[in-house]
Amino acid sequence: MLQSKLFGKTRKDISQDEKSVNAELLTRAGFISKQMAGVYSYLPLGLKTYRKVEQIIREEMDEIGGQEVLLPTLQAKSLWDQTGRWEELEPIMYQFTDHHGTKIGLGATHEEVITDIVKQYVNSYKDLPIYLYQIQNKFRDEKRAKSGLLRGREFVMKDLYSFHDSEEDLNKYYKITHQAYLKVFKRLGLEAFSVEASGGAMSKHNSHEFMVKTEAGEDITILCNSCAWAQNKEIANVKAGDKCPDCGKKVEEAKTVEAGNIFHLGNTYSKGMDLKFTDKDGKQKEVIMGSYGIGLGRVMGTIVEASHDKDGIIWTKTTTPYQVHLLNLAKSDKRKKEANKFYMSLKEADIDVLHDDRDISFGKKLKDADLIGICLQIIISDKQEEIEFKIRADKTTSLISIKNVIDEVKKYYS
RNA sequence: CGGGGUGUGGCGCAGUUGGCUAGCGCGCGUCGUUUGGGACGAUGAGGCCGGAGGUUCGAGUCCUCUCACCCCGACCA
Repeated sequence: MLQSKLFGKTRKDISQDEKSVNAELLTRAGFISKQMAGVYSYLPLGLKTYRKVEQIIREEMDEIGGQEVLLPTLQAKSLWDQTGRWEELEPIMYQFTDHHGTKIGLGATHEEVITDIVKQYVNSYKDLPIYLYQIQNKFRDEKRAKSGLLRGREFVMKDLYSFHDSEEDLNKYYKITHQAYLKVFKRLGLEAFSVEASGGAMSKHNSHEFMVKTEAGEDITILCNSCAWAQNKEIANVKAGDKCPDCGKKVEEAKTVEAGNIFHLGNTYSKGMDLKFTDKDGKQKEVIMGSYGIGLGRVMGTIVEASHDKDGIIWTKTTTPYQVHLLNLAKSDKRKKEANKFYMSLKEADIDVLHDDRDISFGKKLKDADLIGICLQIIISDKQEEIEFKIRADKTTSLISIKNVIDEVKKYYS
């Protein structure tokens, strides 16, 4: 991609109203644009990163047997009345009446819709288990949208729902998703850990949240640094300085962002919506459910919160919008031609590269590159025959010959 | 939803006790000189001051209402 053609510009300034680090950097770097409080557009650069996050999550969901679906956003009140949640979610759900006089809500979550569908296809224990997921917008009329991408009113979420013939089977799958979630966050380059949590309004059963430590976090986690024990402060019986229930060492408090969660739903929804199956013994039983969510925008925002410096964003290897940011400083026609040829050869080698071919000062190119945060910066100039191979994270630079670049890039990302 | 704050060219801001033609920086156009950490000079375009109403000879400045955004808190599948 030629940067001269890239839609969106970097900015030096942003309103002092914007206090959130992720919103400031992502806006200044041209990844997102705010439409209204808690509602953002993704610009070309932002969508590149978003797609990478999405693909990692999709692959891991497929890996544990998930099948992707796409559920509607418009949902009738009558559906929600089956579980009584139309009233329960009224404070947070966008609800309105259409021209036919039908009461409609924008999907704040999709348990009712998915359960209604599954009901149409499940009769026997032979039809179970079922794992369905989608990656789709959710709408929540948050009392206070804040922290940029961390708490929006319209946001994309991956939600997986599992349907089982027994608690035991759910427990088994719950553990599998738990592992899959850890893998997702690891692949994204986030240091996430799971904590025990209350199910909140979603579920009265146990659940886990996947937390990332950052000052921008809204949650407080009590955790043990000696072992893996951690609980959300909301449900913790111990406080900072107390002994860890598992290993006896002192526990501490940390601010965290909840990047994902998994819930035991049990029979809450199957009971309300009469989702039953015939078991081996010929008896009708309620389907046992679980649900598992990850907020994609929140993940992007969290990466920025967890990985940036005074100059800008530092993307992780798997979420960098482009693999290489080629900074073309050549002035002589000969060198310019070489730079273009070099750009083409990178593309031919299947390396995703953003080529800063703009006719602007070098200082601005470097500032922009640091702000945008692509993992590798490759600088080509008249100064020397070699190119500079620069790692954004620590700004270490090495001179290497052009013919070795492709190998070095592939090595870096392998 | 309670408390606090802010709305002025594309972006960031200034504008005193109301006063004349609404300023500055960035960005943008043109010309020239530049080119290794957001270059410089010249020149030019662009705003009716969030919106509505009111007070006044006169309102960006005062009053009322309203919309929006940000921060703290409460809330948070």
